[in-house]
Formats: sequence, C-alpha cells, structure tokens
Amino acid sequence: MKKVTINDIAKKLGVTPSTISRALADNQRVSQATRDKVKRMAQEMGYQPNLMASSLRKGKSDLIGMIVPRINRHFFSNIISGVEEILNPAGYSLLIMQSHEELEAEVKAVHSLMRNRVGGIIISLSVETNSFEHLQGVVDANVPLVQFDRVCKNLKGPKIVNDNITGAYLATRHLIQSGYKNIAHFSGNKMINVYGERIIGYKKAIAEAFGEVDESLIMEDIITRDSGLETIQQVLKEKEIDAVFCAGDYSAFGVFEGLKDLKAEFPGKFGLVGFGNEPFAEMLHPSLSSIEQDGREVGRIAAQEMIDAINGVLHNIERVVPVEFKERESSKKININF
Amino acid sequence: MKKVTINDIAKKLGVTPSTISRALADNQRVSQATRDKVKRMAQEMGYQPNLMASSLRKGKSDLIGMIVPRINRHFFSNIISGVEEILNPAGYSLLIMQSHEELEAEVKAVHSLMRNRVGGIIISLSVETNSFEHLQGVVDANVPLVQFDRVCKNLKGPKIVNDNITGAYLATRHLIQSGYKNIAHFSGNKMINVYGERIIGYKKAIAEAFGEVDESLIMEDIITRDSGLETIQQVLKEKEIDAVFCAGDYSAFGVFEGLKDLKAEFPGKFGLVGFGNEPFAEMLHPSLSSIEQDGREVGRIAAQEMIDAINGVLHNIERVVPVEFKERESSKKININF
DNA sequence: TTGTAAGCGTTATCAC
DNA sequence: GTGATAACGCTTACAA
Repeated sequence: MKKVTINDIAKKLGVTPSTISRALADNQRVSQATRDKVKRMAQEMGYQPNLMASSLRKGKSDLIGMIVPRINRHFFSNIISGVEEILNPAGYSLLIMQSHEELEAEVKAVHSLMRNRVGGIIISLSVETNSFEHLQGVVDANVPLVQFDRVCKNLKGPKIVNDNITGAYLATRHLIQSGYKNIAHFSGNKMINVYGERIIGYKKAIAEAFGEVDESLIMEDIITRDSGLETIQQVLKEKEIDAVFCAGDYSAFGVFEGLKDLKAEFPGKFGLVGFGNEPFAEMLHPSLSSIEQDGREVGRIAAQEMIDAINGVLHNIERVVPVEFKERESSKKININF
Repeated sequence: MKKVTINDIAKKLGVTPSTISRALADNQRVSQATRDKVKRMAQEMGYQPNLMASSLRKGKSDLIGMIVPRINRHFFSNIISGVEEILNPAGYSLLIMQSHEELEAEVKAVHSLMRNRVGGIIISLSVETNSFEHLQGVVDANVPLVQFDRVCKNLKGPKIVNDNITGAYLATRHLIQSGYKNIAHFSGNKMINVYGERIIGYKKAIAEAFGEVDESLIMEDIITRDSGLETIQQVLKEKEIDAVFCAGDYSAFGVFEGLKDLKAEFPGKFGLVGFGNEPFAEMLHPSLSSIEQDGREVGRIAAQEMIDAINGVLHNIERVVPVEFKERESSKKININF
C-alpha cells in the first residue's frame, strides 16, 4: 500500500498541491469550503503528512533530541515525562538517547541528533563529561541547547537545576537537629555542579552548628550502591562518625546495607539521609529520609524553555527548582536512653 | 553558522555533488584518491549528513519508533537499553513515546511515529488496548511492527514475550513447596496475554498439587500498589488464605504493606511472591521473591527482529524469553512451630 | 482564492 | 571514474 501524498489528494480533487498544503495548514487565503473539502478527503484517504519532507523544506524540525545519563533513574524518567507533557501537545516528538555516563557515548549521541536535524537538544551531562566541544558545536550551529540537572555553566542557554544547596543544607541540618554530631558526607565528583553544590549546603549547615567543618569527613566519588557499602565499612573502622548524608539514594542504600551488616543500632545511634527520593527510599525498613527533586517540574520547565528558544527567545538563565526534605525513619532522633 | 552540505564540499573540491555523495558512501566507482580527499574535506568542514534529506530521497528512515506504557518501569527501561544496544551501532536512532497505559495516547503515538516516517515500530501494548486498527494500519503501510511483552497475537510480525506460564508456575510451585496451602493469585486483566498466561501457570501448579483450582482465589485487575493493598485487606477478612502470588511487583508491594499493617506473621505464616523483580524487591524487609524477566534480552531480540524486518525478512513468530525465579525471604518455609 | 515554479539536501539513473 | 539531471514530498514567493 503506497503512502498518500498531497499530490494524490490534489489530483482527486482537481486542484493543485499548493492548495492542499495551504488548506491543511488552515491558511486563510483558501476558502473555508475548499479547506473543509480537502480535510475531509485527506481523512478519507488516510493521509499522514510526511514530516521529513516538511521539515526539510521548512528548515526546521519537530524532533527534539534528549540525552540523559540513564533512562532507568527515577529522576530522569520523571523528567522525560515532564518534557513529553509539554512537548507532545505542542507537536514535537522526542528522540531520546542515553550516555550511560560516558563522554564518548554522549558525543556520539549529540552527533547523531545533529545528523537527524533535531530542532533542539535537551541534555543532562554524563559524570565523565569534562570537555564541551560537542555541545559548543550545537550552540554554534544555532540549535537551541537546554541543560538540566548536571550542567556546564560556560555554555550559553537555559539551565534548569534543583536547589541542591538548600536540599543538602536541610538534610544536614535535620541530622544535626536529631542529635547527630559527627556527620560525614558521601559525595560525587565535586567538579560536577550538583555534587559541588551539595557539599556547599552540607558545609553551611555544619558550620552553622559546630563552627568549623572537618574536611576529612567529606568523601568524593561515592555515588553507587557498591561504593557506598565499601566506604561505610571502611570509614567506621577509622573514624568516629554517627551519621552520613549521601549525595544520592543509591550510595545511601549501600550505606544502609553496610549498617545492617554491621548490626549497627540504626536508626537510633546512627543517622542516614539520601538525595533524590527514589521510589525504594520509602519502602526500606527503616525508611530512608531523602530529598525529593521534582523531576516532572524540571522537565516541564526545560520543555518550555526549549519551545521559547525555538521561537527565538533563548533565555541565558539558570532556573532553580525547589526541593523538599522527606523526613523518614533513617534519620530519627538519636537514642539517648542507653 | 550555516550547515555544510555536500554542495559546499563539491564546490570547494571542484567536483559535483554526486561525486561527494558517492565518495561518502564508499562507492567503488569513485577512485580511492577522491574518496580520501572528500572524506578529509568533509571532516575538516564539519560536515554532518542531513538524514532527513537522505531518508526522503531513499524512501527509508533510520528512525525507529518505540512505544512503551511507561518509561519508568524497570522492565521497560531495560528493554529500551537492550534495543539501543543493538540499534544504535547499526545506525538507527530511537523515537520513544509513552502510552501511559492509555489507548488514546497509544493511537496518537502511532500516528505521530508514522508521520515522522519511522522505519519501523517496536511496541508493548497499553493495558487499555482492545482495538487494533492503529496497529493494523502500520502493518498495512508496510512498516515493520515488532511487538513485545503485551502483544496482540492477531497482528502479523515478530512477538517477543517472556515465558509467563513457566514463571507463574515456578512462583506458585515454590509457595506450595514452602508449605502454603491456600494461595490466592492477584492478576491483571486476563484478556491481556501476560496476565492470562500467568493465570495458566498458577493454575497448572495448583492443579498439580491439590487436584482442583478454586477460581474464587483468582482476582483480576490488581496491578497497582493501591489495589494490592486494598484487596489484601478485604480478602483477609473474607477468605482463609495464607499466601499470594501477584502478577506484578507493585501490587505485591501493596500486599506487603497490608500484611505489615495487619501485623500478620510474614513470612512464616504468610507467603508472598511478585513478578518482574523490580529493584526494590530485594531491598524490602523481608525481601520479596519474584520472577526476573530479562528485559535487556527481550530488547536485544526485538531490535534484531526489527533489523531483519527492515531488511525484508519479517518473521511471523513468537519468541519466548526464559525467566528466572528469585527466591527470597517473603516466600520462605511456613512456620510450623507454633 | 488559486496556480506556478523553485528549492530544501540527498541519491539514483543515465550519460560520457 | 565523474557529471548532469531528476526526483523524494512538501512549502512559499510570486503571479494571475
């Protein structure tokens, strides 16, 4: 079965393709009568416009590229849903690629999207990303680039981020208020904005309460479950700590497992807070306190910024989305009756 | 900065666009020397082929559409990764859409993909999908359709499914072997292949052990956490059951919560098994026994079938991917010392 | 209000 | 081994 084109409709109706094109686009310059006639016929013949041809001619595409480190992170899949929520009704479709946290894959993804002539790219950088030529190329090609979560401040364009500083501050302050005194922070690579900012929030709360910050309690590059588990086992042998604020829920779960293995009195003598509020956080026993990042909202804003940028209004700003502290059992008040 | 085209390269090199096109495609009929020269120049000028133009001309696209009910289900995001693993290296990109379990959204997604002239569609049906014209249209348009997980057997083309019958059989048999006697099954809509098959596996195990099946112990349309919770609360008031096999991990988690609320002796006096092995299953306490479906493998096979179909070899078969029972605490042996 | 014709960037089919 | 030309399906000045 061959695809129906506007030429087929034109022949059937005894008019020219241009009239069909205009009629389908609801162009005022074609009479209401023909517009109706054309639309009815198009429907009847099962016409589906060829968006490739249309995009080629118009020089703009309704495909938006999206690159995330991993699609199976709750936070990222929520963002995708938020983006779709705005972009699909506006007539855009999403070309989604994963970088799997690797720079090389990210570069390939960018090139692939550019070859497909996407109308714009929405991206959260991989943890490995320390060079930015591939993204500078996007900007130089005048393709709107919207960044979110893990962003590079040196690239022009909208950046949507969570309020990491406040989130980390709230998490740490809560541990302090619960009576914990020696609070370690398991972070990621501090050169990455999200982790750097969480460290700032952590330090702020600690300094506020205790005056000075013990830098040796801040440990970097701990974002996986395995590294969380290994690190807590190691640290408990060497240091006197009674709580950990993790920059992610997966590493927090590693700590959680370590504490259970060691039969630590947890919670009660040991406090734990994560970041990200993955679905499993509330399912654990004890349930894991965490910072909820509103991924849908981040996605919606990113999508709106993309639409604005496509329409010629590129905001070179950073939009900060609030976060919320979810208080659960893992960080409850220290047990003083011993 | 304007986009570089083959015409630009052609002018620069003093040859015609056709030569450039051929050279870049490694056509034997152009000399090795010019091929090298052209490629070097293309590289230097930062040429990125316009795939829209290419697809339009060739009448085939390197975009593959993919429709899943929800992107944030572990199973589905794994499948997406598996599909990417095969499709990206082969030069295809994925246009991903979510149906959010709604027929209307699914129909829209199909049309959107068709308008974008994707080279094929890989889909898992929404729970609501009970009419299939939108998919028949895909088949009629000669666009390869590969189905996975929730499939419609009446549509031609490859179908990749998990071995639901065996999975359900293993889960139920395990509960029986652990000493549970009155095992209910919380299922989905039995008209959907995956749920229908799980019911068959459940019945097979029950019949094998006890001779007859009490149909009133099979409850349909329980696939969410909330419905799992509500149903177990209700059922425990009315019936004498000591175990549940759930057709999904989310409903199993609802049951899990219900049992905890009721302070049931669980596990020990009550057994529970889920399906899907979501990441949280092993994180629960007690950990949830479940059936592991190898999503990556399902995705890889679906992608391979798609590539075959694009190359003209459309297999009208159902490929069954094995599952694995993950034995954990929630289904451990019944507590007989009371 | 509608028609004409050119062109978006490729590639396939002829030629030479 | 390379060039000329038409065509994929659509949109848009410019005419009429």
